[in-house]
Amino acid sequence: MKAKILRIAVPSPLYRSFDYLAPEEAGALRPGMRVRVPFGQREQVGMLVELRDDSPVAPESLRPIVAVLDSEPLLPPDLLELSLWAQRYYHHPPGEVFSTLLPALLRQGRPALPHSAPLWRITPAGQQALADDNWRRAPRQQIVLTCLAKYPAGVPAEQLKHELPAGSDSLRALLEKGWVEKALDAMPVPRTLTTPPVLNPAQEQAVTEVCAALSGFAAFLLDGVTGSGKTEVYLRVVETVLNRGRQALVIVPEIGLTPQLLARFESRLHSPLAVLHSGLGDRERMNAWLAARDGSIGVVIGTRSAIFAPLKRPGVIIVDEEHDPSFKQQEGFRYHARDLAIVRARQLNIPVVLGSATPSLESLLNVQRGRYRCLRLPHRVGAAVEPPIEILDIRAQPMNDGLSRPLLNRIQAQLEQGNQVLLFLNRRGFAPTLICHECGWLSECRHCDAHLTLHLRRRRLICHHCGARQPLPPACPACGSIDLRALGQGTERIEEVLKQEFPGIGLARIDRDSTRRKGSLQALLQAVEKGERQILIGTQMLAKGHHFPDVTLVGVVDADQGLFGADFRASERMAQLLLQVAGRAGRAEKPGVVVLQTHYPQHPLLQTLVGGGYPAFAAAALAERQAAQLPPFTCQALLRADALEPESPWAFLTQALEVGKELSRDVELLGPAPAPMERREGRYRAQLLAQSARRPPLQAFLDRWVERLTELKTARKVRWSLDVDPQDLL
DNA sequence: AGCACGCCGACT
DNA sequence: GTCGGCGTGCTC
Repeated sequence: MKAKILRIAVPSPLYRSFDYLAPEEAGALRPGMRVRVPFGQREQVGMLVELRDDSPVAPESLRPIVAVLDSEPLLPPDLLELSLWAQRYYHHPPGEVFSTLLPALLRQGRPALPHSAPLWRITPAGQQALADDNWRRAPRQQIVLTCLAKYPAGVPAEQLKHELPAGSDSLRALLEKGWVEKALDAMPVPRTLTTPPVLNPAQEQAVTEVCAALSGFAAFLLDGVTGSGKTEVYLRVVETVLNRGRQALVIVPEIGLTPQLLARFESRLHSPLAVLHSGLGDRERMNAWLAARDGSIGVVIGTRSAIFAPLKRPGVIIVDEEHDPSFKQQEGFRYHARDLAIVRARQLNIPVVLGSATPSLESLLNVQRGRYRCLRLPHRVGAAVEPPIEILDIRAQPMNDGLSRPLLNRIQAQLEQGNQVLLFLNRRGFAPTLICHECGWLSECRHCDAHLTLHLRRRRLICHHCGARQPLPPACPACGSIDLRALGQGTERIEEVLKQEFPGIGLARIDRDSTRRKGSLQALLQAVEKGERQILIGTQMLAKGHHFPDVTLVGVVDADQGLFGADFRASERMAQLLLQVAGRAGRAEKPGVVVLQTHYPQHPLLQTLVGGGYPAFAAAALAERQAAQLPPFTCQALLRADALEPESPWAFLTQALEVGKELSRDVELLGPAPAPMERREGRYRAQLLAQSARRPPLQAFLDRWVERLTELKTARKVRWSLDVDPQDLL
């Protein structure tokens, strides 16, 4: 019997799909195609997920679809399957899952065609003419041609208008002579590839093992200290995959997608490369997505959402810095790109490589349990050694706005030897609070349970949680005293101290504030590289991606920050961040050292890190997690709720608890509890944690729980969401 | 989420 | 008398 029913995921927050009647000529319909459907009073673009013979819905309620938007499935079968898996696993509405994974233009129903702006390009004849011709009679044309000659791949018409005064007449003339052409696709520029370095034995081993496994699913953890040459391993694997006519998908953290990394891939691989990240325009994103789908590019490199990039001939998936928290989406469809990478690789029957210097405890446990194969790169490339970590006890030490005398002395010593110094402080602004010395008033945010950060440079108080800003009060709003003082340290303040301590020394502050303008980060990094700046001060922006070979001293201004976090993952994050920062420094001839300022020199976390490095820390942390029955030894899902009134989340979560208690004995429900910052952006937040020793009972529980939750009357008064495998309980 | 329907307050 | 507030219900 011919299928008459179309099951369609419609963009909406509803936890189900909808059935529609197929048009008469339904022969060409296949899952993965987009359709336009009537939905309530309006029309929506939906995704066809299944063709069926019947529907549980009464026939008279079924409406026919309006139009079929694709002649071929937009989503390849594997992506459709991955989406369906993710919907079930993360318990998210089907329509929203498809919405998040499609580029905006395709989501809106635009045709799946590369939508390129026309390009102007110089022709070989034009090149010739530029060299030969006597240009006295057509100076305009010469300018245009000279400009185009700089971009052999072509210049978008828009951009050309900006760069030239009024060129349309000249362009027309040049076009007639055949010296320029109008094209739709950028011409691949032949690249001169750099010679690959010689691999060390550990790299060789890693490359060999992965390449031997290219014909089926296998998961690898590439556990290599910073500077051990993980990227080189990726490059060799990608190269092999490309040589076999397959494509590679490379996922990197948000801050990890640097121009340097791209340049490195481009300078080593012949194949064209597509980039997918949040900064892309709608058109660029769609073009990259479609190019990956039709197989015209060999490598897709992108951030979290690139895990959903369609691939025509998938060959390998690589996740760099797999421990990075930015792989977990923190709102809406809360998927984890690293975890989906594993699922996708298994579905595609291809290998996946997770790389990190500080692997997540989840991945380390998977190695222990034999699910992942571990490839170790234990040494830095060349003769470079890992910098030792020293604990600097600052109890009772004289402090100069956050910097102890001993640390300042060591900075001085390094500067005198012509070396660079890096100071890490994960707090931007001048000071985290403004306090009245007279009455104790503190600057607090009106919308959040948080202090307003003092930004002296911008003369503002800013909330780092909701972005609210206000001018500096001239006097205490409570008592009128003018004795307002900065409490605590931020990067701005450290910069000021250093200016006074080391007059004439070049400083580079690198945080979100100092790099707001486009290109300013690049400019700062270049100044550091050239040696124009000797001291770097920065937040975790500094911890990723960049290496500073002339830095011989890394100072962690406040190592106490991460020691007593509210979240059980705080220490893992802290250890990863510290080692990441430590890894920025030194090279063979100039070994570095890392100094941690702390009031708790005996703290076990610091002692373990100093004594045994990350492996020792990870072993201890895993043992603790097991003893406390926490992830990765248990699985969790967090039900969050927020509302403008404080009572609504409680009413909802209390009901959710009642309902949940009846559903399963294998799932433990903890809460409801206020979120660690109860009020945020003007909303009151609370949460309820579901925990189970095993995954299947939790999943079964969540299936039924979500169904019941949508029916609760109290649910209407809150915004609620379910976070499967929450990364932080904030 | 949207959007409609429906039932009570202050305006031309 | 109506315009419009947002509570409730529904989307194949």
